[in-house]
Amino acid sequence: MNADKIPDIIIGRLPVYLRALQRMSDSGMKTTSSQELGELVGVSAAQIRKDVSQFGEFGKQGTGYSITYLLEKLREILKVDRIWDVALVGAGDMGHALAHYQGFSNRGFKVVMVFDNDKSKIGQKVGDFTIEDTVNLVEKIKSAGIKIAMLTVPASAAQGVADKLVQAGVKAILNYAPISINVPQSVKVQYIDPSTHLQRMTYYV
Amino acid sequence: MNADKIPDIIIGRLPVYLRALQRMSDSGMKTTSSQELGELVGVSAAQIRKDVSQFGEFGKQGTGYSITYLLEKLREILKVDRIWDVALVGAGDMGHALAHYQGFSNRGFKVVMVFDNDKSKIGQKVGDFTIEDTVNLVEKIKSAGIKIAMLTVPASAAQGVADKLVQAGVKAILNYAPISINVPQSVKVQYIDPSTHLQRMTYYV
DNA sequence: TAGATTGTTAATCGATTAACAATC
DNA sequence: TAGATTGTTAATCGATTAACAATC
Repeated sequence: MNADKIPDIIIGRLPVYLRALQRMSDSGMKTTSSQELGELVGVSAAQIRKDVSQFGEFGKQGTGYSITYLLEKLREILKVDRIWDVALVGAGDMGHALAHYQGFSNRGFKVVMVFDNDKSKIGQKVGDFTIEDTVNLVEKIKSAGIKIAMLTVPASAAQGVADKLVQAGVKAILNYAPISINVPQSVKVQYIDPSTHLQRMTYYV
Repeated sequence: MNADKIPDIIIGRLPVYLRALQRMSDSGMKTTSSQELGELVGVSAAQIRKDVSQFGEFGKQGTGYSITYLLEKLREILKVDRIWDVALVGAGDMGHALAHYQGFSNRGFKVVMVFDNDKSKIGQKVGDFTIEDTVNLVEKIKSAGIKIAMLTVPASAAQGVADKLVQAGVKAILNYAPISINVPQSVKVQYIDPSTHLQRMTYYV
């Protein structure tokens, strides 16, 4: 156990472990080892043990880890032992796909608001949501206490919207716009840009 | 200049530099410095210089980097000084969004085929593409010489499709399915899973 | 008990930063 | 020329791996 600051790189791997454990659990497995989990997610057994042991002693010598118990602990650590409301800004193709996405609910998230600044889209339905005007974004997000947002607007609009999200009290932004955004240190950003991801592989092809 | 093996972590940052330089160029800028580029993308000036200098001496003391020249060099290094044909497997919401995505063409990629195994989807149109049967995937991809694929199928189908892609000669897979896949070392995989990305941030909120 | 596997330490390996001579 | 900024070296910092005592 270690109360010091946990490196980002370790936090980054935990969701991958969590996802694999969820699948193991769904398939009826009860226990696993660092060896087995490591092979499944592509990291060394030593690293699995080191990462997990930052937060406590969750395994048993000789038998490994109880999948249910480790799942519970990882969910607590990552704070996804609850459902986070998420705001979606940008109702284009990607926004629609995310609004319809079925993979959030059992992973700790729920889209609850969709915004766009296009007058022709405002008032339209996306799945269960009515598209709201970005003009009201700060007020709506603030009063709903939403801390997480996904950004699917064009690159040219991204920084402006990000500034509003910060102003509204959002602390985590999943940015699909193909541009780096500047936010205060207290706000986390993750980037998803398919072209960038593809360009990380072409070098090796 | 250094002919040794370049670390993955450096290759991973180059597309981000490339993207920022493209924007600088679009806005009419002619030169930049490691300082300026670093602030824009959120890394130290020293790191920008170190990363870029792995591949040659692209800057000039006193004046910095010519944006056009550095763009050209980075595109060469990453092999995106050309257009790569990309196959898309899985014609759900995410597949549709990617098939319509406008952000590939000026970044080195072009979707040219869409596959699904759902009989009710096969033959339907997605943008300019007719959805083809996954049964023909190996043959079609192999004969077209396609080396890059995007995977937007359910987690349960992902490993099976990945195996077929490998068999077809694909060397780079952008995996949107929420599961780790196993492929030979010679095949690169990048993961995009919105829930995983969100879970990397909740710890800090 | 014997076998298996953890948690942890120490050693190794790799990445980042600071600093500065070179030079545009 | 004087000022600015690169490319690179050495120092620092951090992450990964190997190994093994502890113990289920």
